[in-house]
Amino acid sequence: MILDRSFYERDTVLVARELLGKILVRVIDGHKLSGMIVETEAYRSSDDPASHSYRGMRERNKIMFGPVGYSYVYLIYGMYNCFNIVAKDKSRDAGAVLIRAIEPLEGIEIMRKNRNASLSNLTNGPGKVTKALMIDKSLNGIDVTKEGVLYVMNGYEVEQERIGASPRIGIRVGLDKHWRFFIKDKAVV
DNA sequence: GCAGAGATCAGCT
DNA sequence: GCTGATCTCTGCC
Repeated sequence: MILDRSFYERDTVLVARELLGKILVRVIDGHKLSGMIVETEAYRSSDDPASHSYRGMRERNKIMFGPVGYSYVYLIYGMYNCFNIVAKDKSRDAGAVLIRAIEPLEGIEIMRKNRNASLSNLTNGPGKVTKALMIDKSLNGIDVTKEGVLYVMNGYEVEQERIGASPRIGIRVGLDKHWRFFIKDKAVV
């Protein structure tokens, strides 16, 4: 079952936590790659100084202000892409969930070819996930609620006690918000 | 096993 | 110009 749009039309932080255990699917030339989401971060809007959308709409981040359930892909540090899914409740103008890490399920051989790396660190970071799944800016604005080249399916139930939260990575503001979520025995803390 | 530098680009204070 | 939601390689202990 593909997650429908109503799943993303809720608070960004809640969606980030509930995306843990869901299945991210990427189809390349008829080959199916998939993985379970094990680490996410929530980036909200004007209440979140670490978010791209904090200072209002720009050309780069306009996807975050658009309808929920679409992919937001952007370039960071000049060489790495980060993959987000737009999610927010109706009271907010912008918000997205960053997919930081997945655990490979299908198409592992193709991921290894893309990454030229061992299994243990194939997809345990935002830049690694996008490289293994061949996600780049051409996939910006994809509807992930429809079966296509990129979508998210219902996956495994994750018990509350297996979910950890911490401050987000690589930022200097908004450290009081513990909006990074991970599955304790899967993701590296 | 860990620390540090380098790669490289879009959007700003 | 600088500064990141980063990763990899190198060199040293």
